[in-house]
Amino acid sequence: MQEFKISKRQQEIVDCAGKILSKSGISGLTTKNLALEMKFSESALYRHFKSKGKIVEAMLAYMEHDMDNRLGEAIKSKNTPIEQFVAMFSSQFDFFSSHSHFVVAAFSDGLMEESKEINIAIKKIMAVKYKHLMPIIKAGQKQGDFTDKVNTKQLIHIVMGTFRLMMFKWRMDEFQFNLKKEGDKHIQTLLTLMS
Amino acid sequence: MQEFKISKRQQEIVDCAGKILSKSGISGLTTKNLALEMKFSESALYRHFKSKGKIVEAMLAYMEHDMDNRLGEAIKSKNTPIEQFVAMFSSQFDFFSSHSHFVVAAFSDGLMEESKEINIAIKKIMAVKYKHLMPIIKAGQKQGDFTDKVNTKQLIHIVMGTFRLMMFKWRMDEFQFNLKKEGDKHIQTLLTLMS
DNA sequence: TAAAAGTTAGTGAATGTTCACAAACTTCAC
DNA sequence: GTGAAGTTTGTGAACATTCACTAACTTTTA
Repeated sequence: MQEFKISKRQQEIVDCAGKILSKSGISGLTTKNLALEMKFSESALYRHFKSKGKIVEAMLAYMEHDMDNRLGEAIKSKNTPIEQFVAMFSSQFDFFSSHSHFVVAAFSDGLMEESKEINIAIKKIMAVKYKHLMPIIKAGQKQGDFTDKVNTKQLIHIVMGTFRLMMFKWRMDEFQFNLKKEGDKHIQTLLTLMS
Repeated sequence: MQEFKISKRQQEIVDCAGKILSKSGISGLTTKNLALEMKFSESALYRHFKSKGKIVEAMLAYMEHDMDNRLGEAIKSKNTPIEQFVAMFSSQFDFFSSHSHFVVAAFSDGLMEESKEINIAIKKIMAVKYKHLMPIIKAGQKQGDFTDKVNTKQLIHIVMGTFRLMMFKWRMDEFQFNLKKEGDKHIQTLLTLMS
């Protein structure tokens, strides 16, 4: 587990970056806009971060850390694989509903092209999700809640693909529709198919 | 059906743009690089297209047109919904295997941010796929090949989400793994789940 | 009073685009 | 046929704008 000794001011900057990200996308996330949103000059940014990339990295690192803890907690409180499955995605929907900018950050390929470090950070986030999902699906298959006609990896692919497409549509809709409501429908559909 | 009175030279430029796209991503697709690849000056580009955006639009329009025809043909030759379903994705995998740059063009959000027109062009491509998939799934559900426990739209969402994630992974792998081989596995998995 | 946090005013590099101009080719009038 | 006129396709040099980032100086804060 990583440490997050990020200052209050740094956190404010990261928050502003997120705000811009969800409002204007990656192309809107410039040092100029970020400084504007912070109501100070561009150069002031560099008092707190060494580069623009580091700001994005901080955001993604926070997201990874938070998601890992959050999913861990959500799963821990439930007993059956189905309950855990539902709880996991419920937690995801809650999180993204109140942090819509992370959808842009984590599911955008434009950002992945920016630097090697950012690319790795995004892959790590995907890995966290995978890490938590894998044992649930496996357990579910073992005790017959989920079908074992198809192998675990492919089941996870379908689940994650469905989730990602939801996020994509939500973003295209400019975060208008109710993510939790629509999301829960898809989760139920997935459970129906997987049983 | 749209017309495509695109000149030979324009087609060459679009091809070069695609080449760059699959090699270096969106951030690599600059007028400078494009001219370099064409082995002429940047300004020469503007003899053939009014703007850089128009080049991308031409590429996407071609893709939409081609995909529409291709999917129509692929489906027409088959009788049962299952066969049509398989044929449709088989056609997609063949196409993308030999036109990997379209994966970057059609499934990248970075490009969607560039202009309203490009955004629309990408949405049109998604709509084409939807248009062809919908009647197949519906027919399949009617005659009991696919489950009707979940509604058609959600079934399509899952199928398209699975497909998109495949494309994403293929691109992240720099088009290394055998798309057709891996793709067919996922299609079989989907068929198993949907029956 | 010294460090932290801000400002002003710049940097060079890259972007897409436009400009005046030229070589090569085709069309057409005489 | 031959020369004038027009078209196509290219060139190199600029263009304004944006980008991330920096140096030097000032203000705020503890």
